[in-house]
Formats: sequence, structure tokens, C-alpha cells
Amino acid sequence: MSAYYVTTPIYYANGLPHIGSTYTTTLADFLVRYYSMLGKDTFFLTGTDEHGDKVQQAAEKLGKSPKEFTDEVSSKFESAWKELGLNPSRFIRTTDEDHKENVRNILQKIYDQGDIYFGEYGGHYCTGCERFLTEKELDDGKCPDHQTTPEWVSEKNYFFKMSKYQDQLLDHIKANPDFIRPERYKNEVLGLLREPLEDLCISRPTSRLSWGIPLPFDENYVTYVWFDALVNYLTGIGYPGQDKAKERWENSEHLIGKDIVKPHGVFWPTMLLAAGVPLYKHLTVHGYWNTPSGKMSKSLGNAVDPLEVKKQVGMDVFRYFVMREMTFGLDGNYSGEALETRYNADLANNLGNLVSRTLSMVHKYRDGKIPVPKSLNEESKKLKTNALSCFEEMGQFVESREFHKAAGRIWELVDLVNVYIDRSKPWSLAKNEENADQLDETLYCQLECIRIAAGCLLPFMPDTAPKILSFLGIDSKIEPNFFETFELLKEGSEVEKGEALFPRLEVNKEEKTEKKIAAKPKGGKVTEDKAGLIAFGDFQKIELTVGQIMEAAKIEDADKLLKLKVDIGTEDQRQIVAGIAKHYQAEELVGRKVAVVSNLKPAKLRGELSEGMLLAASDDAGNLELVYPGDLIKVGGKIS
RNA sequence: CGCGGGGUAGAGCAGUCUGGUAGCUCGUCGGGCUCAUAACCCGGAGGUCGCAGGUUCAAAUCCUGCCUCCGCAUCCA
Repeated sequence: MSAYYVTTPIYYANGLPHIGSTYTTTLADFLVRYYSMLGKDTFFLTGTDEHGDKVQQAAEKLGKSPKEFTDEVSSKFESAWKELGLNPSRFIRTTDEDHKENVRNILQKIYDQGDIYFGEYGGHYCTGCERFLTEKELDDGKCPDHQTTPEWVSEKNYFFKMSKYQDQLLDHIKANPDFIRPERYKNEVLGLLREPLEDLCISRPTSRLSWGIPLPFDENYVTYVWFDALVNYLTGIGYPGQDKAKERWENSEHLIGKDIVKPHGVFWPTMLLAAGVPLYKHLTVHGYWNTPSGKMSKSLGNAVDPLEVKKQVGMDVFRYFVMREMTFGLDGNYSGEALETRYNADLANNLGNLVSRTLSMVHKYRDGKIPVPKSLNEESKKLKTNALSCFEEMGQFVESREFHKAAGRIWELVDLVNVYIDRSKPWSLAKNEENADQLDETLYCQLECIRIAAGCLLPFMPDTAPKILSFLGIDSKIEPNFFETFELLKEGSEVEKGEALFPRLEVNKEEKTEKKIAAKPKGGKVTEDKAGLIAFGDFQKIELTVGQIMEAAKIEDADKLLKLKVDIGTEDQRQIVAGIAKHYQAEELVGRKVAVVSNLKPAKLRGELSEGMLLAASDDAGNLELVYPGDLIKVGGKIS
């Protein structure tokens, strides 16, 4: 029995699962389920990354010890995955004792062989941020957050001789084309390796950061980020000591998002080479989920909450959607509308309806008992051929990590059955007793196809697929011949009528839509009718307030933006960033009354928080004029 | 000349490495069927593949130049 070992990144312990981490973890869960079906010994690792200054600071802010803080966060992660039906074999924490020990052992080994040295590290240190800023972060030589000039501080630290292993890694990548995939990311790493690698700073002095794993050879330092975090992939399976660990490692796959290609594609393999550990087998990289209007981010508040999605449509639908919708490796768009379209088209109309119409016919024409045909005609044989190759062909797409095509292959079969039914016309056959054999044949082929499709669907939809199989009177334990025979369902066994698997979602009925669909996370969505008109209720959602500009200033480096402080009658003034710098000078705006959209979701523009927008009129000639509410209504007055 | 990713039917996207009838989903129009979740089936309309050059018998695909959109502060897949 061969092994399969998959990991997700360990998630940093200062947030909660969001669409990205849920996507990665879902893919891992899918792969584990798939390879388990093939009879492999699978292991699935995820967990939390708990050391570092961010965590230390976050804990301090809450008046907690780092350990208390990470205990809470990591347990939230753990229970969230459980809630979402994602079941790792181990949930690792970088604060776990075996991990700390493992990290120290590996560090010691690499240190002993001379690949870690003590050196000087210099940088722009901002005391406000309590960290080094990169050249890029500096804004005209100053810290963008504190507007202070950082001090040039040099610090002694330990460095890992990454450069020593650069060529070895390059050779490995060239010799193993699927080491990093999809190809675009392999090319990215090859690009990084074209330049000489700098050695990696792997420590922080305890005087500055105490929340970490002490270096085994110098207790005045803790290890910083790379060894702490990446080594978890070995600790998770107890490498090298534990049984099976070696075989698992030989069949390991790291699943990551495209933002952390460099640490996983460059740092980690060189670390492994230094540690004398064979390299992992695959690094599989996926793209980002964006919203139709741009990137998703916590600070913009448009991030999708997976637990909310689960509540609305269920995890199976989410799983299917993310795997089917995104071309693996590229970025994809996540929207309630797209989800709704997939749901109705693929799940309700095709799959759900196919199951429903088939079961209904078996009940109507054969009293709910499965009939077995005497022979198959050409049409049925063609269908059978497609069904029997479905799992294997899907598997080929899974192997190449083209999940969208793997899902698509199942629907190729589903579509084919719908066409088959239409051509066979069982409802006509049922009218004449002479056609009983043909009717048996048609119904049986439908049922067998549904059985196989549901089997293929198991890793995609672990709740729904077993349900379909149970409708057919079989359990979801996959026998070795499950996908190889077209004669598995037994004559006379009963099928259930089954409830609708995926009730259609009604489009353009605002209330239902808002309730059922995972749309934009807050505020609901505005539904336009065909003439582009919105309902009065939609308009009412917009809160307009009379405000007065108290301060105005131009934003550096932005030719259109002004930063304004606006009094709208509330206790605190609102900061609003407005794109009107081409039409108004900052000075002339102070004191001016304006109409403000006061319940707009805050956004950051050029790093400045904007908590609303100003109403302005414009024409094709490029003129723009702020809407002016007049003198009668005081600041804070409502506009409607 | 900062880095990276895009620009292909009304919308969303494949296809580009490995040139050779431009494909998928949704929408739309017309027809069919009635077993089914107003579903399913058939057919049609709709594209100068961002622009301009070049290589080639042949270019969405290779080469050159240009235009344009998006991401690159913390966080984060």
C-alpha cells in the first residue's frame, strides 16, 4: 500500500479561516479523500504558526500571554476546520513540544556541519513598529506609519548558508519537472534561482523577540520564521523516527497559495538539502480568489467568511464551486452570482434533476425496484463506455492537478445521461408493455451511470455523494470493482424516491437571493431588473447625510485624491478620501457643505482610510461639481 | 525603462509552452419533449482572439514595438 502525504501551510495565529486558507485546506481534504479511495495510506497535515513578533504584540494588546493567545486562536482554527468537514490527520502547532525539539535538532545538525554562521545584519529599524523596514517600505526615507526616520541598526544574527545549495536545487528542479507545479510557478522559482541567493537570516535576539524557539547553540537567540515554520512538515509525520514517516515523506505534497512560493520553492528545499533530508515530492501552487471588482482582503472588508457560506449553501456546494470554477493555478473570481449560476446550472438542473427524474421513473414504472436488462443496444453501450472510463479519466486530471477538468469530466457523464434519456424516451416506452425490455435497459443504464457519477463525486462532495448512493440502496464504501463494472446494482433492490438534492435557487427574487446565496458578505446585493432599475428598498439602503468639510489635504503621489475630514453631525469626524483633486484645491473646500454617503463600507485608498464618499455631478466634458445641499439643513441632516 | 499577471462572442473564462477548422459555462433567440427541481433535449445568432509590424504555406499561439487594465502597506491562500 503506497502512501500519500499532503500539507497545507500552517496558518498564522492572528486571524481566522477565510476563503484562502479554506480553499487550500479544502483541496488537501479533496486529495486525501481521493487517494484514500485508491487505497493509499493518507496523511493530511494542517495547523497554526504561532511564534513571532506579530503574535507577541497581538497578545500584549489583549493583555494575554502569547501562549494563552495562541491557544485560543489555534483552537478556533481547529474547530472551524471540523465545522467545515475538513479533517486533518494531525493539527500541528509550532508550539508543540515535538516540533520545538525537531526544530532544535535540525538546527543543531546544520550548525554542526558549518552551514549556519554568526554575522551582521543591518537595516532600517523603526522603533514605533519595533521592526526592520525594507527599503521598499520606506516612504521618502521615513516609516509610512510613523513618519519618523528609522534608525540604521545593525544586529548580530545567525545566517543559513542557503547559497551553498543553490545549484543543487536548480539541478533537482530541472531533473524533476513536476517538482513545482503548475509550470508557471516552476518558472518563477527558476527565475529566482537565476540570481545568486543571499544567505538567510534565521534568528532574532531574545532581547527583541522572546516568543520563539531558542537556538540550541545560543540561548540568547530564538529562531525566526523559516526553520520554525517550514520544519512543521517534517514534525507532522514524525520524521525521521516514526513508522511510515519515510514513506510518507517520499510521497509528500505541499499545497500553497502563490504568495509563498519563494519560501517553499527556494528556502525550504535548500534547508532540506542542508539537513540531509530528501526533498518533498511536489509543491503545488494555486492562485488567489478575487472578487469581481478586485482583490479580496480583510482590511477592505470584502473577504468571504467560509463559515457563513457553509451556513448559506453548505460545504459541498462550496467545495464543488471552488474546485470547478477556478482554473487551477490561476486567479479566480468569487461571487455570489457565480456561485448561484454554478449551483443552478450544474447542481440543480443537471445532476440534481437527473437523479430526481431517474428515481421518479423507477418508482412510476417499476414500483421503485431496479430492473435488470437482458442486453444493451448501441446507444446504451456508448453510455456504458463513457461511464466506465469516467473515474479513470477524472483521475488523470486529478493527477495533473487540473481540478476544474476533473469535476468537468463527471459532468460530461451527467450531460450524456440526460441526452440518453431524451433519446430513449422511457416515458413513451412505458406506455406499451411490449417495450418492457427496452425500458428496463434504459432505466438500468441511468441508474448505473448515476452510481458511477456519485462515486466519482465522493471526494468533491462528501455529504451529497453518499446520499445519492444511498438513494440507490448502496453504501459509499467503494469496492474494488465499483468503477469497473456496469452491473453492480442488483435486480429488484429498492431505490428511494429521495428529496431534491439541490433545490433551485430563484434568481431575481431579492429576499430569497439574499438569504440563500453567499453574496457579498455585508450589505446584501442590489438586484437590478432588466431595465436597469433598482427597487426602492435598494435605494433606501444608501444613507445620505449633510456634512461639512473641516480639513482638506492633498495625498502625496496621488494626482486625484484629497484627504478630507468631514463633520456629519456624529461625535467623530469622518475621514474621507475623494477623487476630486483635479477639480478642487484643498484650501477652497474647507468649510464647504457636502452630501455624504455615510454608510459606505470603509476602504483604504493609497493607504488612507476612507469612511464614506462625497456626491458630485459630472458631465462628458470632464467637469465635476460637488453636490451642495443648501443652507437650511444643518450638518447631520438626512438626504433622501 | 521597478516586479508580476492580464486584454479571446453580452458576461465569466479555457486554449498560447508543443503554430494548422476559435472552445466552455451562463445569458440570448427559435424549436422539441413532458419522466423530472419552470427542468431536460436540439438548433441558431453573436468573435477583425487589445493595436501595429514581422517570421511562416499557415499565427490567438512564435518574434518586435506600442496601448491599456489589475495586484505589489499591514494581514493573507
